[in-house]
Amino acid sequence: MDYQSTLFEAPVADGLSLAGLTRRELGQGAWVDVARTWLPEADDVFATLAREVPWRAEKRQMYDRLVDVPRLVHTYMVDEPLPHPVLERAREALSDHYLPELLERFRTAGCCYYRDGRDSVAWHGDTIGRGSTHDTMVAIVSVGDPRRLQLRPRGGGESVSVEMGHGDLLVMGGSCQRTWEHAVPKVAAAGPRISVQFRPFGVF
DNA sequence: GGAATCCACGGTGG
DNA sequence: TCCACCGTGGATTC
Repeated sequence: MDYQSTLFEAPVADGLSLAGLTRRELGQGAWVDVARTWLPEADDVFATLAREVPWRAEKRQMYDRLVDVPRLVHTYMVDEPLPHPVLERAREALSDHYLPELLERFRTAGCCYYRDGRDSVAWHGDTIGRGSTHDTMVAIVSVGDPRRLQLRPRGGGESVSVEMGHGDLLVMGGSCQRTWEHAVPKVAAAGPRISVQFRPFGVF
C-alpha cells in the first residue's frame, strides 16, 4: 500500500528567480522542481484571477449521470494575454529557464479554481494523446489556500505528497507525465485555491 | 470516530 | 475498433 512521504522543504526563492529551486528525482526519468513563495504579488494575483478569469463550470458524463466537474476551469490559449502582468513575467522566466531553445516557450495557461475542499482532480497524467511517448513539461503556480498535490508511479508504488502553498511554483518534467500520475485530493476543510498550469502547447 | 484511500461503475473520444 | 480516462460514493484501512 502507499504511504505518504513528504517532499523536503525547498528554500524560499527570490521572486521569479529560479536560482532557489529544489529538484526531486522521482525515478524512471521523472523529476519535480519546487520553489516556495516564488510568485510576487500573490495576493493580488489571486484576487485578479478570481475576479477576471471567465471561469467555466463543466459537466461530465459519469456512468448513469451527468456530474459537475469538481473545479472551475479556463484555458488561455497560445500567446493569449494573461490577466495579470506577474503571470506574463512568470511565463517568460519559466520559458527562459526550462525551454531555452528559441522556438520553445510555455504557451498555454490552464487555470483551475478549487473553490473549497470538495473541489479536486482525480489521478491523471497530462499526456499528449493516447499512448504518446512524447515527454512534456508542466509548470504550476498556485495561489490561495494550500492544497496537497500527490504523485504516484503508474502501475503502483509509493506516493509522494507535495504541499502547494500561496505563491509556490512546482514544475513536473522528464517522463513525469508519462510514467507518473498526479492528483489533488478532496480534503475536509480548505479555502479557495487557484492554480495556473503553463504548458509548451495546448493540451488539456 | 474521523480522515484518507481504494475500488467499481460505463459512456466518450482519440 | 478499442482502450484509457475520470467523478462519485460506499467500503475499507489508517
